[in-house]
Amino acid sequence: MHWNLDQLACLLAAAEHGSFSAAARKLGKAQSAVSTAIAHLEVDLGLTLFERSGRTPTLTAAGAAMVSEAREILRQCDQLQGRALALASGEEPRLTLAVDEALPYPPLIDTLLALAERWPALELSLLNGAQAEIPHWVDDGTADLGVLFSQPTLPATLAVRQIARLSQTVIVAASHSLARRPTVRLSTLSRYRQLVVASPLGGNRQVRLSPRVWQLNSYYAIAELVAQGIGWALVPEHIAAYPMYRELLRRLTISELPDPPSVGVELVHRRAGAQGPIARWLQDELSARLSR
Amino acid sequence: MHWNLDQLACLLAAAEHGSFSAAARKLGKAQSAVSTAIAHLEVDLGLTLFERSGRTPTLTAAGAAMVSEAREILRQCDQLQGRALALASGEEPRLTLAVDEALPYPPLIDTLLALAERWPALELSLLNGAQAEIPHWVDDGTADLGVLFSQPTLPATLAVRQIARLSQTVIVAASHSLARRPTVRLSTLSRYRQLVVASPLGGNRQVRLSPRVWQLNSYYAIAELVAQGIGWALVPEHIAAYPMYRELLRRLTISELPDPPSVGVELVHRRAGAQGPIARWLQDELSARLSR
DNA sequence: AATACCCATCAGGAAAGCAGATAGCTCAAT
DNA sequence: ATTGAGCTATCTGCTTTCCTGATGGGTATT
Repeated sequence: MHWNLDQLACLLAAAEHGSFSAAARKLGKAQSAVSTAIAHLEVDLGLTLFERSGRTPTLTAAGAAMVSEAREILRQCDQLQGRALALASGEEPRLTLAVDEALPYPPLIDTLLALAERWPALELSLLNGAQAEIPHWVDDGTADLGVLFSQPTLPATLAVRQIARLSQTVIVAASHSLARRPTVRLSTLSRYRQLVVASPLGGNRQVRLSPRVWQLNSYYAIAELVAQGIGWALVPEHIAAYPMYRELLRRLTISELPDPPSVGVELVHRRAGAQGPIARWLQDELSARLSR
Repeated sequence: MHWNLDQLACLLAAAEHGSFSAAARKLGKAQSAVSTAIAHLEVDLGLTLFERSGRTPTLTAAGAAMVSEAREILRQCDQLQGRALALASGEEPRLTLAVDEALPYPPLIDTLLALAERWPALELSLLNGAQAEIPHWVDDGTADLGVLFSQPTLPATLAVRQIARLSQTVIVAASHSLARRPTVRLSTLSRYRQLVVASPLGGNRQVRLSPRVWQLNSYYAIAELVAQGIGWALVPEHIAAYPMYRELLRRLTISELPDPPSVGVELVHRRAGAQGPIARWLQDELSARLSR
């Protein structure tokens, strides 16, 4: 393989302009350069690319086949060059996104679809985690960007930005004795076991209404146990509406709290790490789609 | 774009072998050549491809992105080289196949599928024609290979090879008075209009059993008119079985001809034109599949 | 026949690429 | 701490490639 990209470019230009001279003018070279380039290419490939009987050379069938191969190669070279330019201007070659597994999926999926379309060559890693794992991954560099539920404390190295609030609801098993009443008082509720999200890493600032509390690091685990009748919990609406549990759960209205406290959704990234254009776009997009 | 394929090859080798020295050994070059090649590539792309702090260089994230782009380009270059080799050895860059539209489709389609898989880069043209058009197209160079029903006369410049025989049947409209009898005599048949294939170009050697004859150049047109009750015809089995007509047609048995004459299927190509490997393969494949 | 345009080839000079040598670095083993 | 193996960057001189501009010969149009 002794030929090079310049020779392919000559071939393409000659095929497109119909003559070596015109190709040379287009390429800003001397005619002799194009002529010898194509002659060498023909020797290297062992093919006659142009029929030179007439006034202007005409592509042979083999030449046409080589032109389409060459065109594809040069297109890919342009692509490499473009990619290099984008990377040089700070665009991320890869990105790791950490999201809390209990976030509503549709806006995340939509965002990722838009991301794939806009930056087809980006290498993405998506980490699903529970609660305090998210800021931890971002902090230690495992992830570049994190989306999580509001945490009581976060490492000081992280920049936080609240992007949405999700309304919550109190759930209990359909089979639970509490489920029989449409409205309950706080004092009634506090007699039963409450399940709250918390993790050994971060603290917990979720509202505690009952002295009898179990802590779990996943809303799904909470919903699962609540469905089994082990207690009640305050969870985001979309968790209560999750198809797998919906039949097994009932929502409670609390007389003192007709609108239970909402939970915030936050975006975090390292203060130190420079944000590339894709990360910035992703933040805006996630923010827009999650807050709708 | 000042970089070249050698530099991309150096990048790939260095990334794969973990050091410039190892890459140089693999490429059969001096270490300094690889070192400068990659240094120039970095300048041209405006990127740092390797982190050189440690004992051996390690790819940066941007470098990894460039490696995957470069790998694709070099793969395509190999492909071009391979294609050139095949073309130089006589493989056809493009092929035009002319087939009679009345041939049974499934074996043709199967052959074309196998062709597409085996020679993905081949440019194919498929011409559907009726009767004498096929040898005409092959003769004048419009097509390279033709598949047709036996013709009485063919240009002497063509090489012919019979590859199959298709059994035929006598058809008549379901509404036709002949359709009421399971078996008819030749003398009865000759009182009705017979439709035969023929074309102004070639003559006609199809069996004429009736003095009242219409000539058409397409079996489909014949089946259509027979279905309308305009007469009877001798056609290949698969035409009689064609879904669009099947309900409208009846088959007749002729007492003197319990097995009506079959019709041959032939392959033609120019004697002069050199047959490439794909054309030869195609002939064998068509022959095998049509004669099954 | 004249003109305009094209191609291949040649010679000389510029540019790029390469091998080999060398100096400085990192890492691991002693 | 020292030594040694292995690595990279850089320099020098040489070779090869590449380019331009000129020239001769071919083809189609006027």
